[in-house]
Amino acid sequence: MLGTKNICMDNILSSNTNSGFLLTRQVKDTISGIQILLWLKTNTGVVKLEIENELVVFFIEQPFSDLVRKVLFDYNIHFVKLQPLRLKTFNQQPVTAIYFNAMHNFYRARQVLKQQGIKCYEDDIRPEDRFLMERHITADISFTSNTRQANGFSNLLANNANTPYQVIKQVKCKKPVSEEKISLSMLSIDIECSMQGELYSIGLYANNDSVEFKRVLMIGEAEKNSDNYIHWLADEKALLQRFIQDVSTFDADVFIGWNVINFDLLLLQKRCDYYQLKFAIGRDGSQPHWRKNTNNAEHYFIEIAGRVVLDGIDLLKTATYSFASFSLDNVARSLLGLSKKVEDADNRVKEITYNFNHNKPALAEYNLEDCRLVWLIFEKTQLLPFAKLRAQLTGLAIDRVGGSVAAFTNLYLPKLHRSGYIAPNMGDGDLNLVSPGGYVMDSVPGLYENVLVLDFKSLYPSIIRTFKIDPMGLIEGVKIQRTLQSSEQLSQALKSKIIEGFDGAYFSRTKHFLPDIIESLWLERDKAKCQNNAALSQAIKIIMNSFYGILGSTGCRFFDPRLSGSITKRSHELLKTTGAWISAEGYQVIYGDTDSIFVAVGAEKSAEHAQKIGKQLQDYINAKWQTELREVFNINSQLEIEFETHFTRFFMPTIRGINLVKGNKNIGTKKRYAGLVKDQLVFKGLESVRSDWTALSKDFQQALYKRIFNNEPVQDYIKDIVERLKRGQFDDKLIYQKKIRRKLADYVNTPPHIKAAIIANKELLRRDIDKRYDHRSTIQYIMTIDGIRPLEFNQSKLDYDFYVEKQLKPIADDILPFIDIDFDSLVGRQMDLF
DNA sequence: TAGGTACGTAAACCCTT
DNA sequence: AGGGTTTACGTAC
Repeated sequence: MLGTKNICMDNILSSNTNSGFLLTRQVKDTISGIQILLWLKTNTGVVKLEIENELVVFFIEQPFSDLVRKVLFDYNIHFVKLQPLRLKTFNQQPVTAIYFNAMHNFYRARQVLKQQGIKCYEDDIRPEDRFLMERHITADISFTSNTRQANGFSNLLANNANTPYQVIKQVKCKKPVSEEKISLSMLSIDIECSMQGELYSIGLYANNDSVEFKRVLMIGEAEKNSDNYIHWLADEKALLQRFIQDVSTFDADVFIGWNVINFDLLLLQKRCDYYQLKFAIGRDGSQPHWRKNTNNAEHYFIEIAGRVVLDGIDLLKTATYSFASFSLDNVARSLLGLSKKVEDADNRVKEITYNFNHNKPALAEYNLEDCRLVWLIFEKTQLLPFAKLRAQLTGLAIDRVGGSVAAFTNLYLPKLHRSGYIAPNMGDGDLNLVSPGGYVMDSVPGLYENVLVLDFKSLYPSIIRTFKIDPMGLIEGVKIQRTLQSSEQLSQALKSKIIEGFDGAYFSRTKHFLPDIIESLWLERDKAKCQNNAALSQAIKIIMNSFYGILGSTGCRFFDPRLSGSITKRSHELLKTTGAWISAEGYQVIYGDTDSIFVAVGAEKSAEHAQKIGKQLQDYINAKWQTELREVFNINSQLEIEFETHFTRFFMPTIRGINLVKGNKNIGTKKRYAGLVKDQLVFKGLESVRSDWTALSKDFQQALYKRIFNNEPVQDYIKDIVERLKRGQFDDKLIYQKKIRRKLADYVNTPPHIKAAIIANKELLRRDIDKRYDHRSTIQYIMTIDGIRPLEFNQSKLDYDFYVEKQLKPIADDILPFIDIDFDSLVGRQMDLF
């Protein structure tokens, strides 16, 4: 016994458990089978886990087993085994698993069986993802190596001299019990090049742990007295070689930049190819692997062994930031308030080339500043912690763009398997049913004082939790309902096991996962809120909300309109009923959208009184839903309405084109309103927040509303604005800006911005400038006395009457009738009579 | 390398005269 | 010329 114990002790001593943060994952076919490669960052360095002899699997319905065996034999596709399982499909069919030891066989089998009309299940799950998800591993990995070989850094590979990492082959992975805080280092990269894509310089910037790193690699002869962050290189080839060397030395975990994958790194790859250089930026000295986006041939994904690339633009979009333009200039200005001088793109390229030829230190400074701006944006918006948390919560690769469906799959699939089901396929849901979106109430237009807004917090997630909305819960619930229907006597015991949804949906009270997944996210979010961590709280909110969205998306294997419908249709009831309760309390409900209710509590109320009412209503409604849902469904309400906003002044316009008629009930707008909160103007939906209206109209709207909310006269202001406009004082504020969302050829109509684009393209062609306005670009245009013109090429005079009519009058006409002023008579405009 | 629906507005388009 | 309908964009939630 003692001896055995000693051996055990020895094993424990020689085994080595550590934990790390997953950087990259990869799968490879090798002679000996499928290999999964996981690159981790640990607190003691970088580790590469090599997991050998993995199998890849998909499932078929058991009755097809013999046929499948025959087909695979006929096509000479090798598989390891066919294994009947106790798992079932959502249609209660038992399944058989087919295992392969090579990816290419898996792919071929999948394709051949599909051709034969044999349905395969979960055949889109990659083995590395399945390996992680079935272990409930997301981003943090605890790994145990049982071989002495792995101890210490005895097996350092020094392919690039400065990038040591540890390779572990015999390794067990699991989800860590407690997460270790592992910090990742970043390096900001930006290149400058000619219009033809020849490199001038490469900027590198980092400030990890308050250690600032500044470097610009510049082609050219060393200049005297230039800053010592500039490193001079003889030519482009030397520049690339030096870049590869510096990247390897710096050994960052994460590269960041602005469109860094599809511009900077792609160009660097091309230049390396041109010089037949190995673009060895992987941690093992390997080249990146480029994958084409199947939907967009110009868009690439990059895989670098052991390193992650995070693009600022993608990441901000994922974090639901929105900007009129995602140019680095504009985003830096909006987020950081740094007013970098703005130039249009053409001048910028010209200036870069000019500086490269005449003023290299200036180019270097510019280059470095862009790197630094990206860094500052990442810091300001906490993009790295955001990306890390998203990976930790969802199991998505840290650099994954989008992926809501995949996030859900990662969390849901392993739980589903353990409950005896395999997942349905995409397209299994009922396409004939449609589920609605949120409910938007008709609004009561008018100028108000004291409007309170009560909001249901995370309404859809809270409905999921309360009413136990869940894909498997639906299957189990409907199963019980069928039993109930077929049984003669009413079984109260069975009936109490389900909660009724909509469109014939019933949900099991006990067998479900999504409500619990949401709950744990909810708790994480509360924790983030407590720590005042807005970025993380936001990240969790996005994930929670996306879990409703995907249930209503045909791109999701769990799509079922009964799921999404049972959420949204319930939300309609909740909002309407809540509105009725508030009305019954004697307050006027003037509007509501999806999860909010706007209540006018009376102009005579003091601010304190109004807020007291808000709080009272909040508590009243929360308590009433508790009682109501307990009585009707015997469930615990997780709904939470919150008195969130007190508008001291509020304006709800009528819809346009319908004149305000006194004494008549006018139709109010939806999704367009404005108000005053703590003396701050708030605009929703109105021109002030629309990127396709001119600066003039926005300034005008804000100034006008402010005056009206403060009971100040507006006549002189309006007349003054119109006159100054006509005198040419606002010429720089008359620019329209709009995105060209389609390919030019795809337009059925020719809207103004497309007219401008066509004129501009013609002019660009004439001048032999290599640029084109087409889909996804933005065009700026103006209205002149000769019609629409692109801002870029205009010689005509501005049409001031047009701007009065189309940019000032509509805004004035929204609100002036409510204070008995008529815009046309005020500014002395005569309607053209003919 | 697949989250959703609801809505308002302007201008173009189409049809009738 | 006038009115109804469609297209296109951007936004709220």
